[in-house]
Amino acid sequence: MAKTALKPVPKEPALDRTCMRDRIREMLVARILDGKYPAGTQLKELALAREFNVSQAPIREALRELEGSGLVTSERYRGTRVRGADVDEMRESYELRATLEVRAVELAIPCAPEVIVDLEQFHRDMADAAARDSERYIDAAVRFHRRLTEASGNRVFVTVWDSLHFDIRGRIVLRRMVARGSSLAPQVKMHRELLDRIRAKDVPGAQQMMRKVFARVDDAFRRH
Amino acid sequence: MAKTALKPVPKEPALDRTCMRDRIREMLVARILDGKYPAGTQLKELALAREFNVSQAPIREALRELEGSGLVTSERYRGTRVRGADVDEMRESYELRATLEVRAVELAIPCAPEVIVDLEQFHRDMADAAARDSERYIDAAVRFHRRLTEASGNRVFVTVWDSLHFDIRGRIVLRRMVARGSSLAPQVKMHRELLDRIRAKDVPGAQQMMRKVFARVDDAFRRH
DNA sequence: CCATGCTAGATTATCGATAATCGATTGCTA
DNA sequence: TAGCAATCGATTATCGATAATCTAGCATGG
Repeated sequence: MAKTALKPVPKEPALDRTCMRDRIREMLVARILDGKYPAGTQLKELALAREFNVSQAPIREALRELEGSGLVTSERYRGTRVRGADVDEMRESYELRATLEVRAVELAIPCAPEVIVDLEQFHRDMADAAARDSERYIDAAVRFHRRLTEASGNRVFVTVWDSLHFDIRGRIVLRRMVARGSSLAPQVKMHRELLDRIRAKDVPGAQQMMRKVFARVDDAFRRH
Repeated sequence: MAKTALKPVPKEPALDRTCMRDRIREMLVARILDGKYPAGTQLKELALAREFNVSQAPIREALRELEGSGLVTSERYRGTRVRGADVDEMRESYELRATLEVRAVELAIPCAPEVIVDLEQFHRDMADAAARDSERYIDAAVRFHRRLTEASGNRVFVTVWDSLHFDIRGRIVLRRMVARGSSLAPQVKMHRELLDRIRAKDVPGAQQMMRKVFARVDDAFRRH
């Protein structure tokens, strides 16, 4: 309730190059991301306005942007709520992601060595965190896959990838897998093989391994 | 300049179930779509507000929604402009679309007969319009591909497909092809074969044909 | 007891006005 | 005349207040 929030530009009217609406939007995204606003939470405009020491207008605009990008939904005179993905939509999102990344890995294979270096680093992070810290694991995994998508050289791939908020969804999937007692070790191993085949420039092999990775994720969904 | 626009809710304050912001957004989308606002057009808030007989606020919110969905961009204190896709981004969008639809056709093949019926209808429209009315051709082609994407059963596919605004981009590509003197007849023929293979439930054949369709589109881009 | 209508409180939608910022122009100086 | 700063008009960003609408709870009548 207190002003944990962004400062209301107390003195310096210049120097801060971002407008309220942008800062508020990022604040809201962050809170949705870290679970502070779970799915279904109503985002009340005046309450947020009071908290951030701004008027209703920039709050509304931030919400409209989030609505456009699909993170929240709003209904006339009934407010704006954090959009929760049901299991079906989650599976469908991952179906799309799998399709996208199978193609991305093909485009990325003739890639520069620094991509491999990055992927190696992220894979080390994954392996390191797998047994001990599942939140750190998912961070590394998200970075791995996003980097690979970037390496495709197709910016629209990346935009779409980002717009589906796998950074958020990933956590949900992961918790589901962990809760079911699934070990992350097989995932680490599969990513190792994926990376080896990328380095060997083995396109069909890498694509097949990518499919295997996502098949395992889909298993986590199928088992309710 | 005059009020060709939506009525400002003259009397009946009830009965219209959509808010200003939604009507304004749809109005703006329509104008972008039909070329009334070409890429780069600055959308001035007060001017639009005057035209629509509303205040600045609902205009801004409509713009923020469009920004979230990527149709316009805005820069602090410099206004909002219609986003124009450069050729590179266009190619990348179609790369994504091809990837998506190659997968969609695979998912759609065990589809209900009514899907085939729809596709047949749209293909007839394409064939009918190909030689005479390229705008009608593109309408039919867009419907054909969107219907096929729907038939995949994956709603996220459709959402992403829609979000990339191929209904708009398609027109641009088409004009490019027509301007280069390309006949649409080969496209019609390829779609005919695609449809035949879908009906024959020949997944690899249909996928291959889909790739051919998009390869031809990419040609139109490659030739500047 | 149930259905219907009404009121109060909460919340969103819109307004009109003001502040902040930008781009171009003008006028001054050397 | 080139450079530069002050200024002006246009435009966006934000504000505070008001109108419209929703929900829940209560009252009323059958």
